[in-house]
Amino acid sequence: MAKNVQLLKDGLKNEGLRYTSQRQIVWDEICKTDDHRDAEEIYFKIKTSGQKVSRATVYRTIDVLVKNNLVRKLELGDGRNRYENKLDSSHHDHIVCIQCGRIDEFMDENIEKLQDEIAKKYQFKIVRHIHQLFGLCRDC
Amino acid sequence: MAKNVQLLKDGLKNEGLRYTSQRQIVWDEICKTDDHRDAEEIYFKIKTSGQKVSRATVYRTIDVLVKNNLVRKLELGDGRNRYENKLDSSHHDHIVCIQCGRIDEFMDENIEKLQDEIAKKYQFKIVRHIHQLFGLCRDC
DNA sequence: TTACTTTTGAGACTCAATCTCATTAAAGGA
DNA sequence: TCCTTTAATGAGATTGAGTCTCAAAAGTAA
Repeated sequence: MAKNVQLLKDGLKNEGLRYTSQRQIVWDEICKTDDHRDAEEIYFKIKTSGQKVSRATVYRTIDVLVKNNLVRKLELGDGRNRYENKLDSSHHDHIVCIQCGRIDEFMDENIEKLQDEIAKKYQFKIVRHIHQLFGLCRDC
Repeated sequence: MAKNVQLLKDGLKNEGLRYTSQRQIVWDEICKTDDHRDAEEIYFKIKTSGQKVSRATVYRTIDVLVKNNLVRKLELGDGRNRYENKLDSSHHDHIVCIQCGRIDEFMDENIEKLQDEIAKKYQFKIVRHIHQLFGLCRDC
């Protein structure tokens, strides 16, 4: 847990931003699980735990964390962005069950390579990518 | 153009929906270009052309067209869905320039195959997928 | 033409996310 | 430690894409 404090402090320092208790609270909450949660869920989780961080600050802090590569933003196209901590997770993409909402992760070196080849062909410099499979999981 | 009328009529009939002038106007507008436009752009294009279709009807009609496989919905994760007609386009994914907004299309059989293999491994039935490369195009 | 049902339009509403601005609190001197 | 400066916060207003409501209009079938 001390590790998380240091990670945040370093990240903020690199950006010339201040270390505040609110930012620590948000970061801690995001580190608590490996779920893919939206900002409102994170906000309410903090709120019901009795800690006081405003909605605006939760949103702003998440943006800071995303920019500093501590948190990954997941755009599932349903109008709510999800977030996951990048504590010890390597790159992966997502499999989303449209029935039960379950989200699994996958990673395929070959797809990544093919992607790079496509970018080369189009003289395109990839900054980020989204690759999501939507459908029915084994339980649905 | 008569082809487009028939396509729409057939699509609507299959769903037990009525053929109306408003639906034709929206479908015509979407067929006019191969751009990837959002609902507001389509709505305003119709509006400024002097034709009268309400915003609600534009949104509702686009949904109908998407469900009937005449139009493809593109979720770029920026809060606005884009739409493209599927008149003569086969399956493809998108390359999006984060600088100038340009959208190119790509298709790779091998990636599709790898995707299917991943789904199999997870005992997952893919209904649709999103694969988008974000970055800088050759001109940016 | 009638009777029935779907579609439309105008504007109210929703919901995630952002913005405003007065207040509070870090951080780095002196 | 106390100041000063400047960034961060909170409460609530605002935005913007999209949806909903419901009375009026227009297809459809007989």
